[in-house]
Amino acid sequence: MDKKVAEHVAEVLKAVAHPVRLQIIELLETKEMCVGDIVMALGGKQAITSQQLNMMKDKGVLNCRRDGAKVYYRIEDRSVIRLLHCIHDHYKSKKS
Amino acid sequence: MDKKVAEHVAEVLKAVAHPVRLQIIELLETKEMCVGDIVMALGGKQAITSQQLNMMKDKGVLNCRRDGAKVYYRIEDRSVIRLLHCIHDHYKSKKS
DNA sequence: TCGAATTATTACTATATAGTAATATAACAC
DNA sequence: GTGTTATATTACTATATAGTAATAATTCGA
Repeated sequence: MDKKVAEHVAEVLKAVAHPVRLQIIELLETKEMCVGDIVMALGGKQAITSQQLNMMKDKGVLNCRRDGAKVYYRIEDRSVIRLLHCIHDHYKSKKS
Repeated sequence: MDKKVAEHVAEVLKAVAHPVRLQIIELLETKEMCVGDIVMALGGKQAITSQQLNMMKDKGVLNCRRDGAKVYYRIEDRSVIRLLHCIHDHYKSKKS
């Protein structure tokens, strides 16, 4: 893996390496959701959630569309899903 | 994924989400290596490399053994390998 | 247009991480 | 023990990230 690739991969990993962002990605795995519903599902604050959604969008992990007053986010880079499964499976196997 | 699991997963992801640390993991995929050889292979500085090796050891990603004056590092948590393959494969597919 | 609902942005503080340079520790050869 | 090689640690600066609170912007319905 050359330096450029390593930098790109590190960017993607950093974009998801946060407890709340991981949970957001899990929520969006099978459906798009609007900001308010994500906030309610995770019990976080609106501003923080919005910032994290925007951050992941900037890094190409998520994308969004506006529908009226609401903005719906969805996963753009599906590889993060596989990533989550990899590491989550491993964690479960360690627990059992 | 509950909060505790998300925090654990985020820890592991953060531990590897750095260009040099990713390259170190790749180097150690099939063999253990001593610090000096890792420094030479990546062209980094001794202190930084040592700090990063220690950090990954603290988080359970690597482990090490001393043999005389040299310290050999190896991968302890093999799930990071699968993780790397996941995201690296994806990157290659986007390029082609 | 006004007000309510939804989302985004800004300015700020606190904390974490990265990198540097110098020094310390450990082990070996002599 | 002395010097040399190998690795770790410390103190420091710089930068990045997380979180907070307040406010701005957007859209819709009345």
